Amino acid sequence: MATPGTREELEQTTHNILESAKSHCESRGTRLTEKRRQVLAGLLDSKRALSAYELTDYCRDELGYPLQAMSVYRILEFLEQENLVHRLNLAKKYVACSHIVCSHEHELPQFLICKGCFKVEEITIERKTMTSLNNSVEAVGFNLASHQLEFDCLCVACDD
Amino acid sequence: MATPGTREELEQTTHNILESAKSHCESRGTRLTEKRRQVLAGLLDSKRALSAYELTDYCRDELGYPLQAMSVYRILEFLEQENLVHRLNLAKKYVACSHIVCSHEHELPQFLICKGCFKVEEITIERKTMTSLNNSVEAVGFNLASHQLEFDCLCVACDD
DNA sequence: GATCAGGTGTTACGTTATAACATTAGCGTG
DNA sequence: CACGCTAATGTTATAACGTAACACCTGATC
Repeated sequence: MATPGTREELEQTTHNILESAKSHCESRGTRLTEKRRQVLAGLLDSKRALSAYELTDYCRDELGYPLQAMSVYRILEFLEQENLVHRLNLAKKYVACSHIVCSHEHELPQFLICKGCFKVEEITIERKTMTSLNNSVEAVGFNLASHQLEFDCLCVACDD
Repeated sequence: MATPGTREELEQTTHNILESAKSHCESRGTRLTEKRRQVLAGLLDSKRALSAYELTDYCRDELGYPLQAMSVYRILEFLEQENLVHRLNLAKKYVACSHIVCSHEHELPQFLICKGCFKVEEITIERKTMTSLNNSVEAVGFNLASHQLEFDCLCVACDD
């Protein structure tokens, strides 16, 4: 057996996250079927955002059976409803929630999406920054449709 | 002749904006051809964001001649280079810059896009808000790829 | 009027996403 | 177990957004 890492690292293995996801669904009366589990595993393993079609490729190449785009979209929709996956509108890709193992007791996340490699960071911006932004938006008669903002970024590795 | 409005309203007529756009191009050694002018006019008249394909419909229905999607995309690309049009990635639509008549001497705009009717407001958020956001982003090793942020919103009319 | 660049036309294709309907799997009830 | 219901998945077609590649035309310059 490989040398175990810190307690935190252990808890973040794909297997453990999938177990958390499974009990999360059971507690809500929904089912994390095998295919749903595999799509989620694909996102967890890739460690970056993937498009629905990239996930069909993943199933074909890594799991050895085909899962058509239509099915992937439906599964992603389910996983999003369960808060296990986030849809990134700017990148048109999907990413596993980084808080599956810890019961989703969090502030609303903001997403930093690297345009180069589609690595995604979830950050929480300061409350007063969010308030200030909200004020600017409401001042012109608009309301933010979502507080899960997305920002096009470049990570250090991709930023020449 | 219709009753003139305030000086500000007069200056914002589509015709005047198009004249400003034309001299803007001339001063840069580029040409605001008739088709480019008409695409820009379509965006100005609609007063909301339009997709490239909606602009081909506009040309067919309002101007009485076809302009294929490929041409529209090329024209939009040109207009964006000239800072006459902004491409909104979140909405996958395009909107006329609201500062054509005033020489583009501005802070970087942020875009509020109504998901219901695609009305767009350009706002400038406080400098310190932007700074704070930047700090949060850089703290995790990312950099904002653009400071022209886009926010999915609902305007008062569309927000039940 | 020859040449050259910029602008536009045309066709084809790639990517993202959803609609509509058929089929299968799981599960409770009589 | 058979039945019937609902959730899940399969299948096909198509819509919407976007770009590549190449042909042609037009207007300016020499």
